[in-house]
Amino acid sequence: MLQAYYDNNDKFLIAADCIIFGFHNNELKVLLTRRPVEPMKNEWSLMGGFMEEGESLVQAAEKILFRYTQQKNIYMEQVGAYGEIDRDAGGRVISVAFYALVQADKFNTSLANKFDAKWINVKKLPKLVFDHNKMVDDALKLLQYKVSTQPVAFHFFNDKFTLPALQELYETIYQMPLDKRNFRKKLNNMDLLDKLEEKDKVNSKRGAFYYTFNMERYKQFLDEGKRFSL
Amino acid sequence: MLQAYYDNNDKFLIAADCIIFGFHNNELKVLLTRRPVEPMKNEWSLMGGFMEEGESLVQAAEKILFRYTQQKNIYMEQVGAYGEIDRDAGGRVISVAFYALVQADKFNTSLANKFDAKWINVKKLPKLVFDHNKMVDDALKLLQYKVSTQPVAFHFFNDKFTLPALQELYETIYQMPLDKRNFRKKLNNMDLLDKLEEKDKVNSKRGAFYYTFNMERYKQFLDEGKRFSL
DNA sequence: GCAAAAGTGTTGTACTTACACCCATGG
DNA sequence: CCATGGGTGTAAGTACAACACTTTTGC
Repeated sequence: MLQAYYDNNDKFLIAADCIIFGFHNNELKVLLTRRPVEPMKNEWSLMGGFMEEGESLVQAAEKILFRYTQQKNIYMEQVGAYGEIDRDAGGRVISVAFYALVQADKFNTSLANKFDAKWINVKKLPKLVFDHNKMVDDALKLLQYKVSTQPVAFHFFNDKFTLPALQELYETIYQMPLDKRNFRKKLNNMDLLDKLEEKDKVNSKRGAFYYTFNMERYKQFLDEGKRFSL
Repeated sequence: MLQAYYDNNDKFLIAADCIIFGFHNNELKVLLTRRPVEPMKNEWSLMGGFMEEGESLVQAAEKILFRYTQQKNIYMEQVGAYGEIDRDAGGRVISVAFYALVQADKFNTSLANKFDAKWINVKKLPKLVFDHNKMVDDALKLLQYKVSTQPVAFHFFNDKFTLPALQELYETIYQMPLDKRNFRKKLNNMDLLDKLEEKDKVNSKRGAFYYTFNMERYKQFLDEGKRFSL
């Protein structure tokens, strides 16, 4: 009778779809692929895959992320579940979307070729299959809120970063220009960054100092009741 | 081959769980029930139910809401999907949580008796089954953000409301006291409420004026690029 | 020596906070 | 007439927005 209660109900395919964000050449990009199966074969699509018996939702998403990036411990957050009846032309599928922040420079191109994957500027997205455009929109809104209130944007960088690069990143996420002095003032007031001796001389002759995010200082900062804000 | 791609994958039970918020006696409450089936029978639980073939996620949630409240057109928002492997002791179930804002005074008690349902103060929740406590926490955080940036709190009222009641509502949602004059100043500046002639004389001898939310004015307000904030 | 990006402070404005007294009425 | 909750304004402090010039260095 116990089993009956559970088993007399309908079951569904569940997919995890990943909005993989990367920051490259001063642009916020999403990793897209050409859908490998019918229907909509060869149309632009997010990275996705079905969830299996033995895994949690989070594990299913991590599986997809690893398949397409070969990276582990990627920062990831759930966007939500998408369950309209006809959302997937191939059958009844409930998708749970996750966004992930990856270091686009760590990304290797042979992998990209294998999966027919491309980094595409968020502002210039093509029409994607099913409701994937809505997923990206929702993910971007969530990301905007998140980076403004928590220090997660640093996951886009390989530990160190320059202030001009950080500002460019925030500008592309917010899709608006920011005032250089005001931006730096806020960072200065929070006092969460460590300035390195080293400079990045790629983007300018003068060179910009590298910084790192100080996690211990951030924990104290939270304990003191302060709030991250950018 | 097309069908094979879809059908060779695992399928799952999907449940919709509803965090039904209501405002009653100046307290923010959640409608809870005694779980009617094993396992965990008779433990406190959110209102939930399985999703069926012919319905969308939203429709599944609306079905649950209607079953327990007999109301339609309830304001509802998705909180997220919960997919840990052992989250439900009765079997593998993926739950999608929704919160809903209902007018607790419209609620009839015979219905409550039928389903063994009770309104319980959010600050005094008992231990709920599975991960339902986490769902309520997540829903409450979302609700706090939502009512601070969008005029959704008005759904708790049956169209008209007094300013003292509105303030009490915000105080219980935020779980902090607010300054009466500052609260009213913000409302005044946004100019989105219409003052009625009528007074509520139940809560005081002098009586407090009723107000209604003016939706047309709010649309203009948005068109002018303004943002709701409380 | 000049082009190109990095770095640096001040001032006015808008918003947020803190705060205390009178009013209306039912009992 | 008094107890109870409803209603009102101002001043100080804080956060935000706007703004322009000097520095460094590779070419």
